[in-house]
Amino acid sequence: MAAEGGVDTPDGRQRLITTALALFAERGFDGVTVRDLARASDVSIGLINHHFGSKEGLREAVDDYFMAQFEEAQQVLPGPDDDAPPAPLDEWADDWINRHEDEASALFGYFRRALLDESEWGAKIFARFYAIAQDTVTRMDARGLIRPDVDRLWLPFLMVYLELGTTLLDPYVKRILGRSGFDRELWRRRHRAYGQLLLRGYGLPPGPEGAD
Amino acid sequence: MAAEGGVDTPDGRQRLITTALALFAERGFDGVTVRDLARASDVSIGLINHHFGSKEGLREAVDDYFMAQFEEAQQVLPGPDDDAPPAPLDEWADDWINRHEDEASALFGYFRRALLDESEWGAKIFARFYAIAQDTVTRMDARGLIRPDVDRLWLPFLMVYLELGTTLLDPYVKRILGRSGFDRELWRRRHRAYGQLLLRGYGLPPGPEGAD
DNA sequence: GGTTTCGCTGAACGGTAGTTCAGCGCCGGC
DNA sequence: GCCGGCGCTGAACTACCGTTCAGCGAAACC
Repeated sequence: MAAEGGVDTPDGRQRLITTALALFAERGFDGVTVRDLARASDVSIGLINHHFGSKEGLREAVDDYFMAQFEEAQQVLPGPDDDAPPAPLDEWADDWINRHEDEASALFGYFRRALLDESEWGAKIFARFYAIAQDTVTRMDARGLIRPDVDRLWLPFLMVYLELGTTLLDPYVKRILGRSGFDRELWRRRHRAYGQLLLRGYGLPPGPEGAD
Repeated sequence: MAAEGGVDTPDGRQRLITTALALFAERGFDGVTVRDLARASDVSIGLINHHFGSKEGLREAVDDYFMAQFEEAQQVLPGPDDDAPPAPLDEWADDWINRHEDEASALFGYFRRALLDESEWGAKIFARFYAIAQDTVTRMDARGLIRPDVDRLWLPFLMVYLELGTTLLDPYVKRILGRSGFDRELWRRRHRAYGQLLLRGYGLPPGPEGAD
């Protein structure tokens, strides 16, 4: 009785969730009508309320689906014993993108919108990212890997900003660079730039003072 | 004949623009009805279309108003001859916030939505921020202030991420810290943390190798 | 002071949104 | 083969959205 609904059965219900995720990501919740959703999912208008009670109910189902993908992605995270310095957040992201190449763009777009709408679970995800960053800072701090003069309050936030930047602003990055920051090569390169910036900044070493 | 409409006359038209800015920022364009706008501005429903032609027209007027505020803020920017290293973007922002204390929160909220909504002028503003960051990099590079191994492609984007992070994510920062990242003290502190992180990173100087 | 002007009003309107529900067709049990 | 249950349909319904426009009232002008 439990665990019904085959995983590889793209039935109306699941099709609605997947399609809704993509359309909500693209145009926002209010920008998509139930008729759009029904047409794009190749089901009747009535099926949405039949399965989810209302359009809002569908949104919740999509949220749950998104969260499930997100939770699954996080399980790839390195264990708490690993303390490689710069960017533990990026590694699983890279791996996760590999496995969700087709859906990734919709999922990122949806995430973007969730943060915009200040939904409860958007806050949850942000808090999770923050916790990871702060945990990284704490662990590195315990090993004396962070300079004492660095602001411990802001550092984790700045790490999260750098981490989420491409997710939130990729549409604009794309306009400037001509391709997405998630493209394999750019992504890896960003990963390196990000780790290096965090660790050393861009400035010259403080040794020889290059005056004027 | 030109330059009509007194600056200190909070007439219906201007009241509509100011109120709409705040409401759009809070609930989004689609989340606000013309009736909401009329009631909150204490004018009739008809006045919106009378002045702006349509609700969309009001949005454009609000965009223009926002842009005017933004342009005005940018005039405080240090001239092109100043090349103080870390964060020229933050200084005028600080000054600007001083002069717009009451409106600031609405303006930032509106900006947040514009960026996350992918509006045309959101892209314009992003491009502007990017141009400033890139210009800063170019100028500093010319003076040899940036290490050669730093990624010149990503550096300006990462700077923009750090710059816009608090704007985009402040609602969530507020949940964690209990107050807005735009609060005077936090803002200044973030400004310092931001500049320092960019310049030197958080890592120990490469001199004495702290092995293990 | 009468008349024109013009900013402004708000009831009424058409369109479209989300929701409802009577009923259709398919599948399994008797 | 018939019947009952159930997933699903989509025309119809209601509510609310943005928009319209005939007309109001207070200044401005002669």
